[in-house]
Amino acid sequence: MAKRGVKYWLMKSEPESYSIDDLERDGREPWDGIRNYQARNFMREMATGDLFIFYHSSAKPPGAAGVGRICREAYPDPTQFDRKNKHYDPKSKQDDPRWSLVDVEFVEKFAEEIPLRALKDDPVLEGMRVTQKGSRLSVQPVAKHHFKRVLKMARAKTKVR
DNA sequence: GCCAACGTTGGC
DNA sequence: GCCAACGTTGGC
Repeated sequence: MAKRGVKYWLMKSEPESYSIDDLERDGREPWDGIRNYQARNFMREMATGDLFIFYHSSAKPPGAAGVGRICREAYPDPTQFDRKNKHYDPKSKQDDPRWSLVDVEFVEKFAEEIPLRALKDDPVLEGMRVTQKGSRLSVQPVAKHHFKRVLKMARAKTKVR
């Protein structure tokens, strides 16, 4: 099978429920609870080795907090069958699971978070989904040049001595 | 806390 | 298939 190149993504999480620090501590984590078809479909396109921007949503301020990597490709999200779970979906069937997830691993935490405001103000990032008004999608593809640009902005904030 | 921008659900 | 009602996301 032909190997495709690395693809780039952005995944949102509210730091109060799961932050880049949590991922750094855990090392690896199933990205469960996604209940949006578009977001799910993007997760199903992900391959091991793909990189993503870990984005802190509903934070003060919201912004890009670090980088993670996909370490296991899409499989059924167990929380959809767990009655006790917040994300339980009574309509999902064991033999035809509706929701998927991927496992992710920690890559880096930015020295300083890049606020959404700064992402919006950067002309290179024009067209990046997360900078667009009303963009609610919690899993989204990122163009390579946008991904590299965000990393460069993060590096610029790192004091080199 | 407000509210815009969606996505989903269900009646018809 | 339409669309109103409702729920959620997420910036501000």
